[in-house]
Amino acid sequence: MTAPPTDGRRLADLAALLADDTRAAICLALLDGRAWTAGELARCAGVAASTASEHLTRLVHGGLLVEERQGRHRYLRLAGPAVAQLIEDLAGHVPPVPRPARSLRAAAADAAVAHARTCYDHLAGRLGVRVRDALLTRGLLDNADGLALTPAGRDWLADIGVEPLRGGRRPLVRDCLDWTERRPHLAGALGAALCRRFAELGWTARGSGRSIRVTPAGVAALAEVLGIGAADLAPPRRDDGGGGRA
Amino acid sequence: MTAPPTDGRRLADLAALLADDTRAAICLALLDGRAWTAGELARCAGVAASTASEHLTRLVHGGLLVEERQGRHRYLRLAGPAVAQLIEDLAGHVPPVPRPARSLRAAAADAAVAHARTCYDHLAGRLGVRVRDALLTRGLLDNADGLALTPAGRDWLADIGVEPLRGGRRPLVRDCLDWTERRPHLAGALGAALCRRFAELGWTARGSGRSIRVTPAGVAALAEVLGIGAADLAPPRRDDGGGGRA
DNA sequence: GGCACGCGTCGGCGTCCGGCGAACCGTCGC
DNA sequence: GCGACGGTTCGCCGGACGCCGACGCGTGCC
Repeated sequence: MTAPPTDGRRLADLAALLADDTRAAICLALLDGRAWTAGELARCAGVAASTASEHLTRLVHGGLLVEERQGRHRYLRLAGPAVAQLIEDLAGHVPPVPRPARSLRAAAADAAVAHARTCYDHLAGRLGVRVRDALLTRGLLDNADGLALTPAGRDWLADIGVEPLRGGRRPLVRDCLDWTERRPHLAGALGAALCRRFAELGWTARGSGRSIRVTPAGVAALAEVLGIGAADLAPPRRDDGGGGRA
Repeated sequence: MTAPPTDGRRLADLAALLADDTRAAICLALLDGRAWTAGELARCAGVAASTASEHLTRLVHGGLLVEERQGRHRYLRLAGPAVAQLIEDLAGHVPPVPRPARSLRAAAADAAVAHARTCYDHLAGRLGVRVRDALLTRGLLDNADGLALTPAGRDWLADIGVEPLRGGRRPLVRDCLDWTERRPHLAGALGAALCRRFAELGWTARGSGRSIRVTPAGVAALAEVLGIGAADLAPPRRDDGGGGRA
């Protein structure tokens, strides 16, 4: 029956977009906020290019992804922060199950990713969690009545050069359950602004895959302005050269 | 391949629970926060009892629903506020499409539901949106740096007899996109507390289906303490007697 | 111009999954 | 005890869907 599209049908259609292993893997990969080519996503998901192509058109038509064509490449990224938030939320609700051991290479890549990464447009991993903790303990954020920026926090932001934020529909501060730390890190407009500013200041730099590095300058700076110990920021043994697939 | 359950696989499994028309309809029905019997849900979703039974066990095993058996009945409800929030979020992300006209009976029921209802444990519909608006314009909530309760708001809550709230993991105040009004209403721990308190005070009463009524006392009280006009609270023409199915 | 490459389309295949009715089980009411 | 009733299990069917390989098209490089 194609009669009137009922509410359940619409919800099911949306969920169905994420209810496939391949599409889910694609969306998780795109959570780093960057644009990937169709071929990269196909290899990342471990399927043939033709298969991925069909999935990608479905995701674009469903409004989760947007595409940008350049020459013979088709770049894809999440349609916006709202979509990223949706996927993060969904991923945060998966039942907590111990993560099984992996191969050596994969473990090394995992370590880099667990250490610090971006989650769409904000900081995640151990770094993201530590930053949120530091903001709370220093009274720059307050969690009594829901997460909120304090006046001291506003001053602190001005100190490090973050432009005053005034949100549209996007909440300014928002917890995002971190899937490696199993604790919240900082999302929302503020999370995005901090992530951007840290990179501008040279405190963080892109690593391989979706991991990022804290630069030496960043270690010093984060210790100074947030009191985050260098031990918490030391990168994993090595930076994992390779292509960060799977 | 049943190798190590990858991240994408886990996310896909969760999404698959909601990626079916019937299961989605069931979850939406349960968004009213009450416990339904298996038979009721089957009729509501328009499938055979046997079909619904299988869906329900899947949803329970997946952690979205919890069951409570009483005699020959099997009562089901959402597993908790986190699940309700997840479904609300998902429902809020469905692309905005004009709702088609429906039958007369259905339209009447829709009107009652659009007027005022509960969304899991908080107020929704026109009433829920008006309450949120009123709290904002009276300075009891502040939306400058994300939604937050103001000191004045805390006093106001004490006035109407809401116990001071202090959240665990649940955010105190949170926007929840209303799918009839297409505007946010108030969710989170505060939304739930207000919904409960309004009912305790006799300002609201259960209507049919998931709709609720604003009592005459409620109309007067809401005008007094929140300045919400009676016109905004007048119930639709009649209260729709029937069983509120489909 | 020729070739490699990235991507899209198409047809076919296998699998999964949702639907139902029938039969069965336990509970409740008389 | 008996029948009515709610719920569950089982077997079966049909459709949907994910996957691939092959082919065709356009782009970019040499």
